Amino acid sequence: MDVSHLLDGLNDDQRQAVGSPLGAALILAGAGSGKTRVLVHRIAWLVQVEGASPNTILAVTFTNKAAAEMRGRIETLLGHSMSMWVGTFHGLAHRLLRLHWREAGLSQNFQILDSEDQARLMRKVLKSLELDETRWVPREIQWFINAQKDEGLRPKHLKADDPTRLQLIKIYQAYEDACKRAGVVDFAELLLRAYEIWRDNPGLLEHYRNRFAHVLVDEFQDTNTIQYKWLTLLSTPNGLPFVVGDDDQSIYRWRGAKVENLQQFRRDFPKAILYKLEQNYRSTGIILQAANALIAHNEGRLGKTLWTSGAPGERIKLYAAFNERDEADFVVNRIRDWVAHGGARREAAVLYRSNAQSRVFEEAFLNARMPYRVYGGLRFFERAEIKDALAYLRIISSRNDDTSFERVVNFPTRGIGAKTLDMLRDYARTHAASLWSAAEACIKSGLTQRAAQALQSFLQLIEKLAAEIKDLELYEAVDHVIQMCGLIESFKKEKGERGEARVENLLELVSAARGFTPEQNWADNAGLPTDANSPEDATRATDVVANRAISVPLAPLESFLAHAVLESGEGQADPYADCVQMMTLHSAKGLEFPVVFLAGMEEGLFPHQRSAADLAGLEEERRLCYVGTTRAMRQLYITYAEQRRLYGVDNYAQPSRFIGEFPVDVLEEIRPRLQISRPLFAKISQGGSLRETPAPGMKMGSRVRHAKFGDGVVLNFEGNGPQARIQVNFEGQGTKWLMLSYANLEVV
DNA sequence: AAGTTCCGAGTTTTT
DNA sequence: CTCGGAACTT
Repeated sequence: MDVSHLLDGLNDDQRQAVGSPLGAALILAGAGSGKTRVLVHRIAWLVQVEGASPNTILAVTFTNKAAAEMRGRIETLLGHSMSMWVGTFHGLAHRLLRLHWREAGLSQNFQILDSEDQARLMRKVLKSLELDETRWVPREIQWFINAQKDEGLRPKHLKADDPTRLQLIKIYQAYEDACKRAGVVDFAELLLRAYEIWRDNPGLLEHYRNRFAHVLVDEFQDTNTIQYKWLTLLSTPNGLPFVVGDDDQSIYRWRGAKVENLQQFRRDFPKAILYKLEQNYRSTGIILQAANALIAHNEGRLGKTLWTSGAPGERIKLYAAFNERDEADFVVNRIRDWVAHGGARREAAVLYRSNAQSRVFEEAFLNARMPYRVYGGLRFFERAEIKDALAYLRIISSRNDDTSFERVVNFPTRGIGAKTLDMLRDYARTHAASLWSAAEACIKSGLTQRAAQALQSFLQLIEKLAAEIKDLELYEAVDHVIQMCGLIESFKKEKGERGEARVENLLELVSAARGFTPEQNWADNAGLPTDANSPEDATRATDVVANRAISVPLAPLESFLAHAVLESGEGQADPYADCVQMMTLHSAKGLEFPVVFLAGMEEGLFPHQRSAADLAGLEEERRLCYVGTTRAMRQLYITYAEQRRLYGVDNYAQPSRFIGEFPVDVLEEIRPRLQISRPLFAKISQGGSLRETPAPGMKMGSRVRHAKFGDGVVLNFEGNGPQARIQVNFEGQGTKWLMLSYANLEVV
């Protein structure tokens, strides 16, 4: 077979990687170096050159978008992607758990919690433990538990060194019990359990090791501990993992990602061949020069220098705005120019560190009548009314789902108040039962007639709906439920456009159900040769495994529900409209734009105060800046505001140290403040102050003396005139905000 | 059970 | 400042 097209149009490094001999390989792929291309071509290579059967291939990504793109490109190249497992970690883990729910100790119709559901359940658990929510903050505990699961740790693995930790472990255990009772798993649990069933069932593991000879992983630097363990469990000792990543683009440490996994991989697979993709096809020479210089400030990199055969292009424009509104106006005007010169709005992107910054830009775009799109809002399946409707469907599908029960038992209101619910919760807790069965029991005794009747009507409603939709098509079932459960009437009563929009969204849910074809979800992938259907697998698989696999087919409703949680849908606005793009730096990863604005480049904001405390945090911020820089294809603007109103108060910050880490000659100041290329410029990266402050003689970093608190260092100012306040870090006393006019500070 | 006010927190985000 | 949740009224 002629396979030359598989290598056509690839550069030497890419070819080497694509045609790498069978065995472990690590591809260090810089930004814009064509990593997805390599991954996709490698898969085609495995099939067409190495003769690998497509169903021995497992390709793993982090986002649904990446998975869909990869699948699409494989299909373009091979004509099909059938029988390959291509998906996200979570999607694949889910698929395994559906196949092997018994080994996983789950109920067959287990449901998945998204983070909001998880937070609700957490609050419920804390309440049932009668813990003070101000001391045991639900969000923090949720974070703690997820972090443990990301590390592969169950409550029993944790050591209680002190009372606080002991309590945390107890809560973790209680939360697990609650999940089990309700038949639900959270996102982290999907991964952990998928790992555990392999770890604890040698036969099962053996089956999958035989089945997936070829494991390919995208964005490897983002894997957390449990994902890494899951992958290596599968790949050891005969697997041929082919992993692609970039240590310089690791920006998810805060949610458990371990860049070290790249290094660990080299230790665990010493024979792995290392390839580096350093030729960049995206940005101009100057942008790459800037990015290279910036990231060189990080320590312990694997090392990589981007280069291009293209032109150097224009210098990076640096704009010192007077304040955040001036910054936004500047961006608007520059995009106007871009459009006036024939550019499209969608080619311009405004990137910022935190979502709060988007507001001012939105106002400016609105003012200028310039269409824009903000990424990262609420997704379709996360909207309240959609979750309400899904909760009805979920409780129909699984009566024990307490989270859904609580959500809709009295919504729309049907006279079931707090007292009744308290009783149910109490009964459920003491009898280790679900709220549904508690309701059944309490109706018989223990409730007032009126409450019992109200509750009864709810139970009957659910049973009735369940019976009625039994033989309906999925979309008819969804339609029937939203019509009959009372949500629509309730939203219609809501005043204003809000209610209307909600009704529309509910109807949209029906169309989503109608458009939900088997191709979109894993249950159909199960329609591809399942383990038991495929003769070669059946002979290898243990009987246990093969028999289980037959029991896969998941009812359409259940698979739709899983789809809704795992793939929460696009945000608003249609992606084809010609809109200016606005998003956080995090969500910009993987994208590219001809014109990029990196806004809010100020100390405290970027690098963010809360991340800059330790070196690891600061380096991650720097990688984030690197990611932002490398999004730009032709033009890059960097802006900062000398004064910024944040949370209602004025703040004065220094320009970000990252500005000072770019080479002097790649920058061009539009409103000269920093006097780039003069010695003064060097001060930026050392934290020197270059602007006036409300306190004459004092500036950022000055040493000051206070009569009571002693000596300290000036950290920040806010406000003007008599309202001006100053933030000082006093030695041994910590950081304090003082009214400048009363503090009587003395410069030391 | 619905409507009010008050308080506190406010990086980053996928699944 | 601005949102969301909790605690308070009505």
